[in-house]
Amino acid sequence: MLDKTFDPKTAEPRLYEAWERSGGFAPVDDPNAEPFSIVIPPPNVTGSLHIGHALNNTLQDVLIRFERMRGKAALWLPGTDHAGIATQMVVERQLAEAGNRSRRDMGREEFVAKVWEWKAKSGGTIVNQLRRLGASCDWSRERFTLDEGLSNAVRKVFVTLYKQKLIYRDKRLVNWDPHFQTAISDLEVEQREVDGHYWHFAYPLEDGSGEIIVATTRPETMLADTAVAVHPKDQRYTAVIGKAVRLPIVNRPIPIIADEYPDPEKGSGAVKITPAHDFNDFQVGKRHNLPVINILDDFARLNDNAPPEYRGLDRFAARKKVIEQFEALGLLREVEKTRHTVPHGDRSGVVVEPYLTDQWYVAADVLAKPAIEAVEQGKTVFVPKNWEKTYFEWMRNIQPWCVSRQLWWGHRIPAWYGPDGKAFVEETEAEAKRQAEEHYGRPTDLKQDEDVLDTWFSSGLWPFSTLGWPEKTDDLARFYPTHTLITGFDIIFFWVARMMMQGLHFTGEVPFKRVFINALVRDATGAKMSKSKGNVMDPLEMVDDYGADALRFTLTAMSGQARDIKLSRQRIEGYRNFGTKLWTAPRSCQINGCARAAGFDPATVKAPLNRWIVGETTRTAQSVTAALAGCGFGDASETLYRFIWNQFCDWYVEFAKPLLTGADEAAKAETQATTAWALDVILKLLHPVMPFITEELWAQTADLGAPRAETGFLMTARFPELSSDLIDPAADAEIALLIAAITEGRSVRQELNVPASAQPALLVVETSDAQRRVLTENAPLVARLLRVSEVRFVEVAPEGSIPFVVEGATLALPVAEFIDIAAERARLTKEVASLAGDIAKTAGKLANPDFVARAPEEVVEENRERLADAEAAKAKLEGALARLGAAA
RNA sequence: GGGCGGCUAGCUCAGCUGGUUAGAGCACCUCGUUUACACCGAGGGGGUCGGGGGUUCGAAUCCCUCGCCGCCCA
Repeated sequence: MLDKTFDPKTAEPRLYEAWERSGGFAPVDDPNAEPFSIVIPPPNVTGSLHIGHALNNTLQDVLIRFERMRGKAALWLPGTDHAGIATQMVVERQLAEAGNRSRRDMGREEFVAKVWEWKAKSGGTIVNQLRRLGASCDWSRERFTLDEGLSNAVRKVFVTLYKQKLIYRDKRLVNWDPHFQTAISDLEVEQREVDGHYWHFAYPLEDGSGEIIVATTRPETMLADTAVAVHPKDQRYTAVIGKAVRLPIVNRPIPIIADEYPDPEKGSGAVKITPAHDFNDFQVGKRHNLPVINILDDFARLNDNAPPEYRGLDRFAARKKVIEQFEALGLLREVEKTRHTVPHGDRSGVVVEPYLTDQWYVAADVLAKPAIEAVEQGKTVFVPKNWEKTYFEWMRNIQPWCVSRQLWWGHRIPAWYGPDGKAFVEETEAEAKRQAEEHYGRPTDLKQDEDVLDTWFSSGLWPFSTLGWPEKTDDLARFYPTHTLITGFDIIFFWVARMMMQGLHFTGEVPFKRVFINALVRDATGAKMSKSKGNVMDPLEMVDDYGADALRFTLTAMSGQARDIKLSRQRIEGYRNFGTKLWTAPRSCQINGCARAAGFDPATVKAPLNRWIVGETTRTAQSVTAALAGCGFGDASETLYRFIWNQFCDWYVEFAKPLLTGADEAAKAETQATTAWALDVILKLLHPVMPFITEELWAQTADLGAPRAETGFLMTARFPELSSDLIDPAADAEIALLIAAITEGRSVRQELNVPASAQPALLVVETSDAQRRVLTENAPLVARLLRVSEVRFVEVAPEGSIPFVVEGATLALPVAEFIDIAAERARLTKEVASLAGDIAKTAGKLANPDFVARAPEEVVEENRERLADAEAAKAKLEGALARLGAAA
């Protein structure tokens, strides 16, 4: 006999280990099996599993388990991302805490060695946490973005793009993070709205004829101004265009230029132009050939281009000093409060500077074109589809992608420079040297580029680099393009778009046929989970408390498309209870001798009850299959929940008891076999979502009756495929009548406070012949579930019996001695009122000639039937009400 | 400023290719230890589907508009 409850704590690790050891996570070898592949969104190697990972990976696992059970060669390829900035940050912090020398003191080689050391020790954390969730990844194929194969792919891609002139070096303004002293891409910049000020400064005209007012939120940049711009049509300034102002503090004359950029409606209409420290001003400067004066260093301190008293000052200290000086000079005209957006580094959190440096860029606009077309043509589809709009929007306005980072942890850029600065971009240093020798005519020392690549550069290759590209491997041929990518919308730009661009460019094929965008997990109040808010829910704690299956079911059930998921413990607890419900059902079946019968065929069962459950099981299997095939995770889990709890447990198992304990041996045997069959189907259907508990039940019921055709793990058993021929509408109708009669009867009993221990007869007053037959044949079942002594057919309901109407049949309970007339009157009055409301509504519809004329015939007919039924029922209950009045 | 999503029972959500009496879980109230399950069973109360307008025989569902709330991009 099964234990009373399932114990996830002991069973989950045991089952996972057994699965992993069996090799069942790897795709089957069968060359005829259709390949189905998913690559994991590689979590940062520094990461630990948060609830978002739990959701994302649960859905991937549900899908991969489903397709594996459908007989496909299912590959879920796992791995981690080296996460340049994040990892460097973590290790630097740890070194500092341990009192080590700083990264700079240590030097590049030693520091990078330390990071690898850290990775070897702590880098496996998240991967092991995925195991606790039940993730059936093929760990034998696990990859890391910095491992050798992937690094080869990165170099190959970089060199190829360079030679195709799609990667180039350029000097322009980048987003500079002064905390990490590196460039970052546009996407890594977070625009934050903050309170600030507009400082209105007066710049005196060079000829002494007056002044011009400019306003800025960043006073310190005035030290690098090289012009003042006004709109050419702004009549206030027509006269001064071409003149100069003398820049205060710096004491340098700068021109007043005419440009479309200033908005005459805003402020004074005149704008200071600082090409080196503002993206818009940089463009203006280009148009007018203005000098570009950079006054900052890598740490955003003022450099030697600033007046001597400013040199070495932090940018914010310099701001303060500039304002003070303007005030002292009498040139500060106004200080206006404002709210404006300020760019911050998403990792460092510090204000990012537009900063003029040499960086490597990818011509993303060229790569984007085929990536846009592929989605337009449906080669890759987004689910839900509306995310395509987001994708298109960004891709159609894509900017050059800055891919170099001034970090040490990452793929070092394969560019080597000669003494004259000429770059040799090759896959190996040896090849670069060879090229250099050819170029210079003699062996020449080269110096490799110090920078590394943006982490997303290598992640963008993930779907094919992990499969062995650029080698022509079997895996690549078999599993690329991958089938489905499951990820969050927050990385559509960072990752999905880049994979599309690089995948198409280097393999000629889309990297995945379908992208499922999963929701964002929030706390129970809808706030984004964050450490600082202290509202993070640790998935591992949930696994500890409720088991992985409960968490998985919760996440699956709540993964409605494009929605936030507000997660609460209560919900997880509810699904833990569902697991227990499932666990205990086979105990009931065992008690009653249910066991698999050799050669059982669900098509041949005779008893309506069994025909009904076979049909319902079939419907469920079909609907779950369709849902999962289309990433309808929520639908699939809801269907399973309802079927298992509300049909199988609530009705079938209860209905089966009289048959299982009755005298009809044939019916008994059939029911025992059907129950066992249905249970096995249920375990299979539920397995992708709740793998642990179903696998354990599968094992524990293995020797119940005839051996299963399938040996081994449930994980690799075949997902049910059941034909609609198994659905029998006649059986459905019979069971529906029984359910309705019992439900109504119970309702009557409880509303009238008939004691649970009382066992009156159920009187059948008026029925069709078919209904009469069903009620006769199932009398023991009705008696048991409605707690009545017998089912008796009578001509008229006796005085004081309580009538109720079910599907046109009139039934009654002779419980006069228990009831309170007032309660019964109230019940009948309520019923009659409800029917009257329905009648009024339906009759109204039918009285409308337009409705009868225009609505489809079946809808009209349905309404006619409803009206007739309701009127009949109402008449019967009104009769009862009248008799009650007479009796009282 | 542009775009997307949401607003349905006290809470969290489903329903939204228009057509039974708008559903579920949790919470709440009542009853119940009947041979799987109290992590349970049975019954019940609770919603003018954000406001307004329109299309239609018929709107939670389609269209317009307004109002909040959230997110993304500039």
